[in-house]
Amino acid sequence: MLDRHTSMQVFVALVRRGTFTAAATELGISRAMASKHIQALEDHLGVRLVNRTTRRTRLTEAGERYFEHVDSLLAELAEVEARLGEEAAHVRGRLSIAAPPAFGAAHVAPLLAAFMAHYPEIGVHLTLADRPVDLVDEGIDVAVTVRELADTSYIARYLSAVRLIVCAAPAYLARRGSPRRPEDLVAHDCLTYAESGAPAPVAWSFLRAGAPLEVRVAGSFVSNVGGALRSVALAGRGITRLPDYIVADDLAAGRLVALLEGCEPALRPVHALYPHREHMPAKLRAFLDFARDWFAASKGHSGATIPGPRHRPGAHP
Amino acid sequence: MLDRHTSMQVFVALVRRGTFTAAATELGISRAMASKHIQALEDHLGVRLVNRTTRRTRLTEAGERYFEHVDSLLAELAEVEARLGEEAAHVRGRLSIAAPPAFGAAHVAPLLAAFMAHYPEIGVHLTLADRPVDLVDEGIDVAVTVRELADTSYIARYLSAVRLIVCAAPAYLARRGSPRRPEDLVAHDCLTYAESGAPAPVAWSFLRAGAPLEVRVAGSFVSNVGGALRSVALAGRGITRLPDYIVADDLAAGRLVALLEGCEPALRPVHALYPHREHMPAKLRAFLDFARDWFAASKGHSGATIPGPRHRPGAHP
DNA sequence: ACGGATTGTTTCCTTTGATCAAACAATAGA
DNA sequence: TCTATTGTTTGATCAAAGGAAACAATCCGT
Repeated sequence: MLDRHTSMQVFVALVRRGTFTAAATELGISRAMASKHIQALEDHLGVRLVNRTTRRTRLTEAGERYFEHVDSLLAELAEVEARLGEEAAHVRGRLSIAAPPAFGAAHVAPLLAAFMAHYPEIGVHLTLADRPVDLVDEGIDVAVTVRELADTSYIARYLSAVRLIVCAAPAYLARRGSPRRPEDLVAHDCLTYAESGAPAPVAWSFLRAGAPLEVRVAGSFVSNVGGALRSVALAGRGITRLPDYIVADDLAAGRLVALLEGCEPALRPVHALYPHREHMPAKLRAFLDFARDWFAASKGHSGATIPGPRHRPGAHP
Repeated sequence: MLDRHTSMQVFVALVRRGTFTAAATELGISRAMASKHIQALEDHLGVRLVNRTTRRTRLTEAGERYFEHVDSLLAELAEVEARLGEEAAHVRGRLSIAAPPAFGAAHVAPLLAAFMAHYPEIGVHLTLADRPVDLVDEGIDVAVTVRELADTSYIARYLSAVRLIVCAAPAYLARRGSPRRPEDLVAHDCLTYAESGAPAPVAWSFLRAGAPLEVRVAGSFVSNVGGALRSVALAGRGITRLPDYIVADDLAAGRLVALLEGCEPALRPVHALYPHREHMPAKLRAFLDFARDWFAASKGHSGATIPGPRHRPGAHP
């Protein structure tokens, strides 16, 4: 079956121009196809739309009525599509974004403030949550994660990395002593980060003299919320490892003490996750680029070194 | 390229039902095609319309805007098409019809009066003209002709036949005498009917003892208008041959005298001519049937015998 | 925990039909 | 009568519409 939309276009062009030949050239098709399109339309409707001889064309009564409606409908559709494309090209609309609470408050919110200032027509909906979000299910355009990439079908874009700081409260260190080397951690009560249901043994990684070093640590408290680990650490219950943006104030105030500073600490990557690669909305592309530049510019400022992407995932595996 | 109208239907069904599978079954296509249709639509628009995983589908911002418009547009188009088909099925609207003046006034007008009484929603535009009409050019639905069929691209439908009466004024007959046999006409001044530009020698045909007989007649007056022939005949200028409906009153009043009544006179067929056979409007089909029945019912009344179609033309030759 | 069921997508293959050039038919004008 | 232009038909070609089946991801039941 011939494309009905094209057939309607041919019909409108035919009415406007008056001849099949003119309509065909206007649409860049052959006379033969113009003829067939009109026939197909008439067959579909079961109604003769235009009487024609080799020299004249004249709308039937039904054709006049049909043209009246179809012309405006076609124009309206074209306008809708044009506006849709135009809107899609503009950075505009509401960007829905998810992030972990602490990182979101410390870094994403300022980023978004600058983003909105740069794109006045952008609105933002920031969801802070300590759980993995289903982008499609919750209608979220992009999620910022601060963790090793799980096996996911989303597209990940590396943005930055945060430094993890091993630290504990002075009270704990007074009671249990301070670890000198990473290996000493196995004898300590380590407050670790893990999703519920994750395998129990957790490894903290370091660099000593340029060589990677993994230490399996354990302890009496595990949580998936950085703030909870901080609270327990502040209470002197153990040694924890948290991103610098969570414990920066505590370190400055002496409530927590950084440990093992001679060893290069592990870095945790920051990624933007978005659900698909094709037909990305302009607002999303703009945000990704803006975020990349933002984090690149704030390298020294945040204190985190950025060694480059830890993962460069391909498309859906 | 996939049919865009179908793609839009798939999109609307997808939004309504929530899953590709449901949308596909609703439209009677496979899941694979539903998926491809949405992809084609997104490619055409350059915009992601719906985010989807294997378990969830969710409209994007652009998709919501698009649905808003496309849904109503599609519904409107469907309604227009439905109404068009419905109107086409109803006998309704304006029937534009052309006929020769005398026959039109005598027979077509009463026929149309009955036709309009039978179909209250029908309006009629009757054009009486003594010239061949271009149906398409002048936007005429059907023309009634009382003549041998010319070589035409129109479709002809036999309706009836009118009897031709050879007659003259008493004054002429007193001066020149009455023909006894058809052959006698060659010696008379015959007032003949012909289109301008038609070949000069005109033949009048008769039946004598069941055998066809053609007589080449000539005279001093030729016209394409029956009323003109009648006037000249009434003035006693010659013998003419006219349809009964033109001369009936004159014969009854004695102003004209019928001649050669022993010979079966020629019949002139009455046809309805319309421009095409496909997708005939209901009003036209209704008129053709109504006219057939009308003339069939008035056989004996009009006095004309109806031997059946003289011509049963095929489609465009 | 682990199949089974169901989702959307992709692949592969067949067949349809969209397409145009060229021939054809009809008509207007020279 | 010839030429130019119209809409239509025909013939042949090739892109792509279409579905079955395999695939990948996920939920749901036991």
